[in-house]
Amino acid sequence: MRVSRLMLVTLRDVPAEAEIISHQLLIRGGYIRRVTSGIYAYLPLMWRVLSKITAIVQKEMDATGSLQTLLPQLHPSELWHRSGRWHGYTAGEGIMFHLVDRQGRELGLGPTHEEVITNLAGELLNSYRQLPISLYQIQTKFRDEIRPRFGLMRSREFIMKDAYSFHSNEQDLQSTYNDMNRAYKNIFKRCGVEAIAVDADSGAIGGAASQEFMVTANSGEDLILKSTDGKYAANLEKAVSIPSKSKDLDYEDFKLLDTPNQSTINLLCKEQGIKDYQVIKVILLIAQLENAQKQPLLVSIRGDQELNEVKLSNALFTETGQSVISISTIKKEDIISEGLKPFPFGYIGPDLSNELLKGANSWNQTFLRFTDKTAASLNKFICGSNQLNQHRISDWKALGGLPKTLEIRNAKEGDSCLHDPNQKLIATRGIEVGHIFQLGRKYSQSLKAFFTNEKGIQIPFWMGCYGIGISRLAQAAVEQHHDELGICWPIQIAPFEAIVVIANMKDTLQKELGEKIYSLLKEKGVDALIDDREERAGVKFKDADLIGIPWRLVVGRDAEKGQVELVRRSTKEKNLLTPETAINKILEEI
RNA sequence: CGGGGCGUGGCGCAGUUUGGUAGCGCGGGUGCUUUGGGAGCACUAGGUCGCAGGUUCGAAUCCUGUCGCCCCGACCA
Repeated sequence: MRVSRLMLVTLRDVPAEAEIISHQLLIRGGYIRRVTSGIYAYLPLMWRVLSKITAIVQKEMDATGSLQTLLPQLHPSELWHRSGRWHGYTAGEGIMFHLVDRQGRELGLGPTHEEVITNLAGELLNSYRQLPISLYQIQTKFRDEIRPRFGLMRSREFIMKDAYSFHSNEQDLQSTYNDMNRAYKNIFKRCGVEAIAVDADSGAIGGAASQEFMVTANSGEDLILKSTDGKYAANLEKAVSIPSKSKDLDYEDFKLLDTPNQSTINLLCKEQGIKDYQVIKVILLIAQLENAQKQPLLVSIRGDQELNEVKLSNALFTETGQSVISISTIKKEDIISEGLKPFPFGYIGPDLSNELLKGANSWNQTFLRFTDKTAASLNKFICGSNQLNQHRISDWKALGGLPKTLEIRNAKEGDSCLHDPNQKLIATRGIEVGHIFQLGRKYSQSLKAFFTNEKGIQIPFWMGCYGIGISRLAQAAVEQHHDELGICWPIQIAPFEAIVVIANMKDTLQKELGEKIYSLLKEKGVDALIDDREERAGVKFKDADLIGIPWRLVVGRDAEKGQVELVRRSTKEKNLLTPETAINKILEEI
């Protein structure tokens, strides 16, 4: 391909819309253009990158025996009603774009394809003899993200590889899950990105295994905790640890303490000369449940710990059998709008009376009470007295016993690991580029996708699902591979492997030699680009660096001595070589 | 949705406080010079100042409404 014919439009200034480096470089390098919020055009260079990633993904998926398909993007609402997800995905902050067609039929634009594929499997797979089956597709997905951002990192229209597997039993599902795990590791390695697998939350479905693949990058939206020995890594949502030690309070007696203006843990500890891990912090939240109930929650946790809302929400599902639509902390305004008397915020204890909820406009009138293990294991502690300006020294017995005890705190950096207490957790940030999941039978049950097993009984499939964000992965690669001059694509996914730069187009010798080298490279199967523009050399160098082609062959002033300059983009290493040697060097390296 | 910010030639911005009829840099076009790290000079094209009302002799600037975009939080590949 010739740069003069490539519709290459590079930008010198950083576009105002882009915040993170990968987003900036992709726009500046002429890879993408924003069409509207969260929706991007993939320009020709980008399409080549995406195609290369796609090819790698296809090879690895095919190798696992998965079959490529292409499913519709418009889904009938009926299927989503059957799985019970229509409401959750369209109402309120639901992420599914949906519409009504001219016949009045309701349709949704697919954010994911469990419904469609499970329904198909139910129609096509009737016997255990046909199983296992794994299907995948690479296609545009639509999600009306609450807040699209960072270019392709979180867009409303994006390219995703999604795969679904169907099994006659759980062991078989686990075996395919493990195959996928391996395939994913191969995929990221072959794409030249460093990705780590972390334990992830498996949501309200409960129980099933789930792993996320994270490209490590400071701009990542996810916080990952990993052990120093590399044996454990998990998303913050899921991460577990041994909490730091506490120490019992020295005070002898249970008593009330006057603590005016000590409504925060910090102030209280400072004034009372105690440590935050000797205090019980009480957090009030309101949970919106699937059945439209609004359930007040009272959570007790040790003062130095943070509540993990994902863990809480899972606990709530187990407790109520209802999936949780949202959880938010209770604020003074909420109390007022519920028509309740003021709560003693800053001085609330685990035994706060349900009386306070009496007459609430829309809330349930009893608190669901949970205690984190860290709080439950304190023998003597300070907590709020449920009256303003007073705390008290107490134990659980004095409070009328322990509420339900669970693990609902965030693990944090510096905590000891469960698998080896000598190992500490360290925090890094990551971009989630892949997620594999043992779904179990949730969808096959709700959509009545059954097969007949060896015993002649109709049972629902065991299912797994496996996603990779193709367009996100492309940008994540840039986030991981760039320098001050521009992108440094891993060669496996670079839009071109080599670029021939003719320094001076008016010099016939250079021009002819450049063209010759370009032809030779193509003959040898190298994905080559030639910069044949009537531009000054400096401009061409800047552009080549910006768009990040791994190898650059400069045909310039040394052409008359029969030499060209070979530059490796990633290291800026330069060598003057004969054209033949330079071409051979490139062939060796790719 | 809550909080913050911004809409002015293709891109990045100034001008808005204090109303007087639009400017800078980059980019585009033409010509000459230059030619290995985003060249120089000259000429040139390109804007109903997001949109709609209003105030005023006069609005990019003041008022009202509306649309769009970006950042922080809840969501996820």
